[in-house]
Amino acid sequence: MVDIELKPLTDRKAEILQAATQLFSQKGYLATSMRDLAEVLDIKPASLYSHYVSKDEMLWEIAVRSSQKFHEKVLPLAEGEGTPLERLEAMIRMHIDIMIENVPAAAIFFREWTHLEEPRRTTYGESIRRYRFIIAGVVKEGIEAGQCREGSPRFLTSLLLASINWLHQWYKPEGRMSVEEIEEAITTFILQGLKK
Amino acid sequence: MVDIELKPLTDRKAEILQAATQLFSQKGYLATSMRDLAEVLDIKPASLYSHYVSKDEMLWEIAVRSSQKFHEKVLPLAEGEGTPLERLEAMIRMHIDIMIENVPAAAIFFREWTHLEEPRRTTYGESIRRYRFIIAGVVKEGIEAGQCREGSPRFLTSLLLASINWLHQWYKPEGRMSVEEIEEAITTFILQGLKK
DNA sequence: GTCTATACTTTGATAGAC
DNA sequence: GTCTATCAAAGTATAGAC
Repeated sequence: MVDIELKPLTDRKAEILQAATQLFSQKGYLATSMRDLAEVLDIKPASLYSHYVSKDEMLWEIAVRSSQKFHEKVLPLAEGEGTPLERLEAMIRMHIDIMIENVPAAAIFFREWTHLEEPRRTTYGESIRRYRFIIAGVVKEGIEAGQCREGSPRFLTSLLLASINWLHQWYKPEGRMSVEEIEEAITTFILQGLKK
Repeated sequence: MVDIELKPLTDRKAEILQAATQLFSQKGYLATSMRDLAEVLDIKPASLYSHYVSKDEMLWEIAVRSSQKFHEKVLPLAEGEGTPLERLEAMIRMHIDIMIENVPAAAIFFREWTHLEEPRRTTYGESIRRYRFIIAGVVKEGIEAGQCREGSPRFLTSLLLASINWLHQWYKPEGRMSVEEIEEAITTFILQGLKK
């Protein structure tokens, strides 16, 4: 996780953040203006600055909160019970669950954070690297245990995450496939792709 | 392909477009200003407008040219010789080859085109849908032939393309893996994931 | 906490000389 | 084909009243 403790949100701040998450995710951070955001919330742009000192701070709040969920719920599974492949499967399923639970926030975790201003961008980038690093560790264990194909753990981890993360630009709650079906299909695809 | 014939580029236009492709790919279309682009080319911003009437037109030129390569080289393989899975493999390998050959342009094909202004955006989106549709057709054949796992062809196609397209934000020519190794690893991953 | 009013900056783009 | 000069619009953000 990012080494920063966030203060709890007031109700109003939470409302604003939710709208911002939606817009940043849908149109992109740069394509979303404070005017756009204000309009959605039915207030004047200047009013937003009573809650957040800058647009960058909003992105930061969203990014960190989104990141926290992934770190807190997925990473502990790396050291759980079972074979490397079993742990990997648990991590993949959890990652998918979190993503589907909050698709817009996941888009920020995956993509929009790159628009953070320094030094936040660097801090956040390192946090994401750590996330990938820990997953790569389990992949490496899988290879060494002879469960996974040979290959660069870092490379395979990118492949693994890419197979999940495109969901943020595809998933619609009203779609034909259920959450369970989606999770099953992606997990199977990845595990088959990794297995020896 | 997009139903538009592009005129051949003059040398100067080609130079400008190459620089624009690089910047749009690296920083993103919205984050790249005409001033940024002019600076890289060591001319004044106004001079750019002697070559392109707008920033949007540049993006359009880049997007269409990038798209053309994929359409022209990948789609014909859908109707070639061999089993569905063999044809799919050929298409995957060709898609990867084109991507690696021109990573910056591929990023526009995959991502930045969404910032095109209407009606170009819609036109381009339909062209991309067609690309996916044809790939999905081969996946469907593979399922019906009993070579691929059961599932939604459209969904599996998204999974397939996602597994390749993340390359644009990862690939560095100076990296440790050779092009052949990368192509092999991705292709194997996808085919194993799809196979029954 | 929201408003009005506005400052300041950056952006895409144009006019016209050379 | 590039330049200088400049514009109009849109962007983020601030000041201060209510």
